[in-house]
Amino acid sequence: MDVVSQSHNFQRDSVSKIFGNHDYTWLPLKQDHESRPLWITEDGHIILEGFSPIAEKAIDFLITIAEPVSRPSHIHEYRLTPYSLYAAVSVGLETEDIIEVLSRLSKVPVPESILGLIRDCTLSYGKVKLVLKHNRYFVESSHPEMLQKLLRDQVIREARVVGEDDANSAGGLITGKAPNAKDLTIPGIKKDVPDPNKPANGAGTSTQSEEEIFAVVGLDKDDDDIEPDDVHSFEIGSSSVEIVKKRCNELDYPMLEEYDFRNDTRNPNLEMDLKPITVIRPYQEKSLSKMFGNGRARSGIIVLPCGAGKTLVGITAACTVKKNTLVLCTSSVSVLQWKQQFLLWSNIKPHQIALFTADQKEKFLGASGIVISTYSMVANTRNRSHDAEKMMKFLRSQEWGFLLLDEVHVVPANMFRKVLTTIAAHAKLGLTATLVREDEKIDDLNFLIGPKLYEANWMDLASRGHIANVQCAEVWCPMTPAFYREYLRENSRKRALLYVMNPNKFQACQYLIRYHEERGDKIIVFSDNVFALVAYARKLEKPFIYGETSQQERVRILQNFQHNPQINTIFLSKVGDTSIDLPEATCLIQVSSHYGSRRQEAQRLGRILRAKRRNDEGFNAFFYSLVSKDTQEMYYSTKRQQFLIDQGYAFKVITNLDGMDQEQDLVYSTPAEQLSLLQTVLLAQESAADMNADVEHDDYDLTGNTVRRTGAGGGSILSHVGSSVAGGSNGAKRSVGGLKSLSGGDQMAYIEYNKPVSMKDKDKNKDKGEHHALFKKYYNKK
DNA sequence: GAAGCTGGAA
DNA sequence: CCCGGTCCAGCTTC
Repeated sequence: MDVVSQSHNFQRDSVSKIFGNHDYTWLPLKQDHESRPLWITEDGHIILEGFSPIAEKAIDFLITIAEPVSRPSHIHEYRLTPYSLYAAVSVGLETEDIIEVLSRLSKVPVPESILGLIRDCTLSYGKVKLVLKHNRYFVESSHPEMLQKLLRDQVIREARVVGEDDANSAGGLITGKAPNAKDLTIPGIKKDVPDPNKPANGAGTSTQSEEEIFAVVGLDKDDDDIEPDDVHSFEIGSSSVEIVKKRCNELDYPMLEEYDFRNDTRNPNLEMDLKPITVIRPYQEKSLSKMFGNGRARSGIIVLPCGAGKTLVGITAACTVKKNTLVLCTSSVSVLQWKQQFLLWSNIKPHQIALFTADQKEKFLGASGIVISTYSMVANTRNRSHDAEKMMKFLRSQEWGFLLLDEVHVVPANMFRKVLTTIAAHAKLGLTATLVREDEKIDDLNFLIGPKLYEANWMDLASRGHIANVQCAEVWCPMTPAFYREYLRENSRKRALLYVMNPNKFQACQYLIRYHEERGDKIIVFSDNVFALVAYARKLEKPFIYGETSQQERVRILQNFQHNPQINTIFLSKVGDTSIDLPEATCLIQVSSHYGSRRQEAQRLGRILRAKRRNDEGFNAFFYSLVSKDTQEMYYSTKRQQFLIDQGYAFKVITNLDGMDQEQDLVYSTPAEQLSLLQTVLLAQESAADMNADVEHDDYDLTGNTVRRTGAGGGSILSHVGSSVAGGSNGAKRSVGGLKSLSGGDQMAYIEYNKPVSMKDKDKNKDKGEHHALFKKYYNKK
């Protein structure tokens, strides 16, 4: 691993803030603090030494009880919150376990305030459960006094349904036995394979003292030996479930939702299992064990990076529950993919899977099956077609064993959250790669669905080879003087276009494409701005896909990209963010992305996480963000990167692409061409048709994209530009410096850190790529 | 299969 | 502080 990349994370709001603003030197260190990997502050921040020999196990523990804030290479930051403790309890940890392990791991005594927080939260959280039995909802707890307390609340009391069988039972509550996990098997997990988190005796690097420290973190492991607790419950009306859940949250007694699917005889079983050859990975198993740890299906959310097999986790969960399952996706493309994946990994028969979209409104044959649909289909409040209405009746009448929510970060949206009240489901599992939104609604998922059951660390999966190693870079492209002058003058809308169309960025993009095509990479270029997308793609003679591109056209371009060795670069608008099943790529260049969406940035990076390792050292995928210097783009770019930085990715700032100034045939290299481009940009978007006005009047079309061009369109723009230039009214005669001359390169130390390796089958005629480091040094961003 | 609409994201 | 202005998706209707 590269030393440079480790030491220069931009820490921004993360670790640095803790150390920067506070003095914790007064905290009394324990005698043997060196062998203990973490600090705890009195406001709930936990700092972990990532290089500690027992860091890996400490991380397992920390992600269970705390919220990961930032996880760069050496120092990780976590935070204890009521929600995180709630989640910890929900996967089976108990108050004293948490305090015990925390105390052992900490270099300093756990502050009283933290002990108080842990006790407060864990005592009430997770002790009350919402259980759906025989189509009736029960509030259940092994602590009858808690139920009595809840019943003193008027809202909850009014929601209660009192049946005949309650009258005789003690305290008006129903009493039964809790199930345990004894005979539950999660498919895909080989029973005789030892749990990788608890190495066999003598094997591995673990020492006796480590085993001691983690002895109590066995989660549900020992539940088998314990007599099941008595549980008490009262019934609430199904129409009041939402109100009661909300009320319990406000009272600080949030209800866990669990599904005792093995004792559900009312709903027919769905015979399906993973195929024998399907084996799931350790982290997938770990996330599933959090869900099924006590023998029931807990509702909650599992967070795994793209390319890490979220779908298989969902399918395995469905195969464990073995009940009617409803899968909801964001697009019809993913609906088809989910069906494919079900058929690929499990032995379910095609006729047991029904699709419900605008195009297909099927029902499954037989008593049980799987329905796959979209959020907008189920959440739709407007007119429905006849078939859709019939299908919705069916969906509403069903008691669903399992509701699988793909891309669950969309669920808090006003319309989409309605699916949770429309569909009666015993267990809900949300899957996402990026549990962030730019609004404040993400916390709603805690009561809409349930706690976060598991979150994988991207860097960790990368180092184990499950996802690609990605090298991230932010390339600073200075604005040409002419562009910058217009930038300062124009309104914000035009500004965005100016910094995207900046000739220096254009050239950097062209250069990077050339460089990586020579390496044998498959490259995706993202541009949110459609005008720029079309302009770039045409100028650089690459195929492009955006909203208006038809489905067939998309498939054709993507297949060419995947299989045709001549097509190694495609341009995508934000269609590529969610709705396209992208083939594997190894290099990603972001040209325009001017809003500060952390999720989009992470989602895009996810597009290259499937890249295969091609050599033993170095990186196997590249992610570039091209940013015009001294523009608003810099601000957005910083914001966007925060999610990935918190995952431990290090963005290097490159102000000079080495070798670019010697590169021949770069576009827009003469002042005249740049001026012409500037004029085109300034005239753009005055009408919708201009989008198709070709910057260079270039008819080249690699993909057969049908270009809407109304005869005069492109030409008229160009002639206008021409006349304007001839008139010289703008006085834009300044010569434009290259990337290097404007880059402020004299402030930088140059470091060669990555020697590129050509993987191209045919010999390259130029060997420049072999001998020049691509990256130059970045400098401190303070 | 295009148009009209609504909704999501930021 | 909220709200854009834009792109994209879905569904329905014609």
